[in-house]
Amino acid sequence: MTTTKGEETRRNILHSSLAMASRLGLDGLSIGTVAKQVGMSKSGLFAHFESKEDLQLKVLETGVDHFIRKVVTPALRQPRGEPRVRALFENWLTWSEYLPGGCPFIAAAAEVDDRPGPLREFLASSQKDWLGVLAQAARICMEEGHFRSDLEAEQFGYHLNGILLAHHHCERLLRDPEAEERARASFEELMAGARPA
Amino acid sequence: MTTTKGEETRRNILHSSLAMASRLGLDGLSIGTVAKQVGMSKSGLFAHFESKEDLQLKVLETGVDHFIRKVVTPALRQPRGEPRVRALFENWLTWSEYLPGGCPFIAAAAEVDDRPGPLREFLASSQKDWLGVLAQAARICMEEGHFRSDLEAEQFGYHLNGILLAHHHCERLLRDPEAEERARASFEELMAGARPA
DNA sequence: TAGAAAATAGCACGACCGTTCTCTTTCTGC
DNA sequence: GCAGAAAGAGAACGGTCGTGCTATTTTCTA
Repeated sequence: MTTTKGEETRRNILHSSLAMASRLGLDGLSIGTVAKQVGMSKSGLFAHFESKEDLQLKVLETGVDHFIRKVVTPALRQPRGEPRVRALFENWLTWSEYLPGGCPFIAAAAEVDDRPGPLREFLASSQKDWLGVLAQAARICMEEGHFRSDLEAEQFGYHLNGILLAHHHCERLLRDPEAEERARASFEELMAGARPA
Repeated sequence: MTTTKGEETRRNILHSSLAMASRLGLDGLSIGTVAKQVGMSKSGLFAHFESKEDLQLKVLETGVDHFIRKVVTPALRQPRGEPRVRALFENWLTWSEYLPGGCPFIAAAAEVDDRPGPLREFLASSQKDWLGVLAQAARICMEEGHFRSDLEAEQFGYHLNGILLAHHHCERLLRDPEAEERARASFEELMAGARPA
């Protein structure tokens, strides 16, 4: 056995915390409620982290891990160009289905975007990474001739991210059953505008 | 004097609370901190509201008031069709500049979207209203011949809202100085795709 | 299997939370 | 200017918060 007991409970804690954070946000995480959720004492749980902020940061890191495993990595296995962009889009649509509150990053972004600190820094930097992945995928589309050569890849990524945000908004706040359909329509519109004339 | 003293302090409270909520979210509002902000006692402030949730709801209502006054009403004074759509877009971009944390609805949406209750209901319903305003403006564009006649107005509104969400994300979390430029580029793209062939 | 080390529990702390009560101040209509 | 109402202050409540401390139990290692 290579994993020690501590590491295992630690993973348990982070897994439960991520699910809770997706519903209640990072601030909604309280040591007490998380402890109850995983069935241990406050102090026992707290011993795994330096502070509450440390827990929140580790939760975000866990989320990024999941995101990469569920969205980015599978997409990289798709053929270069349009198929890969479509995979990124489709994977994003479903990646957080196992979390009761949808994408935890969107919830966290609203909480930390006005509070300087490590949480904000980490979240902003990983969001930039994500936008970079989208832009890079667009650039590959241009190389492959799937997109017109004068497309602005960064702008494409920005716009695509907006469609994803709108989807989340529409699905989780409005509970619109056509949310996915709408997102796909916007996506196809964006793709159509990106292709060669 | 038609306004009584109570109404005035009440307005003060809501104004301060809205500003605080834009930064810290609705949950970030605590009776104590709000009271300190407006310079009165917790109990004195609390007497104006039935409960904390009541305060939060009134804050949202105040926000909607401001939004309508700053975004919707001025846009309705613009000529029907494309100018009005542009005005809605441009007004949105700047409407929350006076609030230290940007658009309070986006912050609130992330907090309440998984918590059934009056806050969620109110926010969702006013968001639907907003999407309705956008769709209606698109419909008028079709009537005026500014947009193609087979455009899906609801879809246009949804897509435009996504561009606004992306802008907020880009400006407030990423602090990207080109946020506005990017939003405008996406907007023009959307407009171009909506016009007659 | 004994002893060291790691993991967890129990308890207490000061602080702040939303809320309620009573009391005092301030305003307002006659 | 007085009476009555409105507005606000002050203190206290049970709770929960994050975080230490110390003990105890569990796990790993020699």
